[in-house]
Formats: sequence, structure tokens, C-alpha cells
Amino acid sequence: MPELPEVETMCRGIASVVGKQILAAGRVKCNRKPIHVAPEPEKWKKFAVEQVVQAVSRIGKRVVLELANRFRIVFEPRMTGLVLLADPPSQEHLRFEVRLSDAKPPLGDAVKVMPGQYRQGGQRAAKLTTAANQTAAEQGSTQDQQMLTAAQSQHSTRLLFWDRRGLGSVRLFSEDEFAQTFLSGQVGVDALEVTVKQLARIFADCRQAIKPALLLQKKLAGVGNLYASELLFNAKVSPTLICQEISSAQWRRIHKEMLNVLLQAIAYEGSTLGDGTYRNALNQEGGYQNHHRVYAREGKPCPRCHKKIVRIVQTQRATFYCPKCQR
DNA sequence: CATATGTCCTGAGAGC
DNA sequence: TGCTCTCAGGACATAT
Repeated sequence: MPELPEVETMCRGIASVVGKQILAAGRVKCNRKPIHVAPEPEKWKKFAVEQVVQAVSRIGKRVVLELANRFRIVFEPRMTGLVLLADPPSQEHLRFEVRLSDAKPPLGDAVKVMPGQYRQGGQRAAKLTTAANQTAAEQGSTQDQQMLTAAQSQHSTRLLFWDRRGLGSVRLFSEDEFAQTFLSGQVGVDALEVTVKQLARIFADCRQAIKPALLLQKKLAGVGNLYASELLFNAKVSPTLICQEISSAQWRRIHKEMLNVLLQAIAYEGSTLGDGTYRNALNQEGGYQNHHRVYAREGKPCPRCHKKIVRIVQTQRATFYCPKCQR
């Protein structure tokens, strides 16, 4: 369930690939149903291979590698995807590999953004276009295998995409395609960058309850099911409150606690739940699950008033809250 | 346009 | 013990 804090942790964890050159990129042989990878291998070879990674950035819940030719590699983990520099949790769900040279790029290829400063201002989340053209023949194609095998002979770094359920994707975009897909103005403001005023305006005409509304990535990018429950508990706002009914004082609390919760979760490198799926770039657990106040704590005492935490379902997703503290 | 529901996927856990 | 069933939810597709 990577949400903003987990994806941010992935980005920070792979910042060391900035300045490295891509030697090969392609599917890893995998007997599972193929994840969405686009475009076809020849395009990867033509537009990604030999490029230097200029920056690592995040768009909502996606990890982006920015290449010297302005193309972008976009990793979308969805539920169970991981971007790793370490050995993956299992070999059977390893889906994609980018092999990078450890050597510094030629002097002419100046690195635009240094590690640790990879975020661009005003980034937005956006939808991916439909897969549609994926063919089974691309699965672990011979071309991918040859490219990766050749790259192994050199001293190199392996950047991996692992995904147990296979709902994630890895895509290569030209600069124009990227802008059209992710920066076209119809997508959400990043949850770490949105102002209180913007937040209140975004949901001013929304007749949905606040909790499901916070998950609408086209309005607000980054918040997912877990952190939505957590931030509303901290803000003392009921998850069932209709957006239109929310007061400015409540918006201020929602905004403040949204930042608090997300930044705290980033500081702890995200939440690794009971199934242990989420890991950071070094395949280590996050720590924020030990600080959850309501998520997956049905029947347990509220940390503030000690009444029982309740679980409800909103738009087919679990919501946890304290009926006494959140009204 | 906004909102609601169905879909993909795998493995953990419940229940018999 | 071993099987079947349900559930988890990110983002898109489709329907109203």
C-alpha cells in the first residue's frame, strides 16, 4: 500500500542512482502474469539505455527517474510494488530491472539535481493511459534478457521493481508524453505542497464525505487509505463529514495534521503492515506502523479517550476512527 | 461535470 | 489437516 510517505522513502533510498548511466533496462524473467511495462523493448533500448539519470523525483505515489534526454522512467507501485537497490523479498515476483554503471558520467553530462534535492516544485499526480497494447510476447523478452545479461559483465548497480500482486507498472515517457500525462493541469496538488486555502477550495463543492474525498488523486495527490484515517483522527474530524460542511477551523486542522502525519511517517520510513509487504529501497521495514492511532485498530482503545475504535466502510474501503473524538 | 461501482491481482487468514 | 472463501486497496474503466 505504498502511499506518499512510502514512495518518498523509496525516492530517498534510490537517490544514489543520480549521476549513473543506464546500461540496460527491461523485464526480468517471471512466470507470473506480466505487469504493465511500456513501451516495447526497442524503445527502451533507444531512449533509456546510455542515458544518465539526472534526478529522482516523486509524483504523488509514483517514483520518477529523470534522464538526460528528458525522458522519464515512472515506477508505479500501487498496492505491493517496491523499488529496490537491495535483494528483493523473493525472486518470483521480481518484475523489472534497470542496470546502471557505477562510473561517473562524462564531464559534459552535468548533473542537474544532486541527491537529496530531487523533488521538483509543483509536481502533480496523474493517471496512466491504458495498457491496451501489452502483449504476452513481451514477457521477459529475449531482447530484455540479452541486454541485461550483457550489462552484468560490467561493474554495475541493479535498480529493481518487485511486485507481489502485479498491479504496478513501469513506463518510459518522452518529455511531451510525460507532461501530457502528469502535468496537464487536471490532476491533484501534492499533499506536501498544498496550502490550507487550496485544500479548502479543492473540496469546496464536493458532496462526498471527507475521508473518501481525500483519496481522490486527481484533486489531492499522495494521501491513501491508511493515512487518511490517521490524519482525520489527529485533526479530530469525523471521516463521514461532508466536505461542503467543513468549517475553516476544521480545514486548518486537517491541513496541519495531514502534514504532521505524512512527515512523521516519512521520518519513520513508512508503514510496514502485518503482511510485511512494504520495504524501503534496502528491503528493510518501515517503522510508522508502531505509531498508528486508529488504522487497523478496531475495538482497541482510543489513544485520547479510551473508547473503542470503530471500523466502517466508505466507498468500499475500510475507515477507522473514534466516534467520540471525531465528530 | 460529479459520483458510484466494478476490475485487476495474490496471499493471508477465517471458517468449515 | 486441508480445502474454499473473503478480504486487502491504488488507480483506472465504465455507468449513471
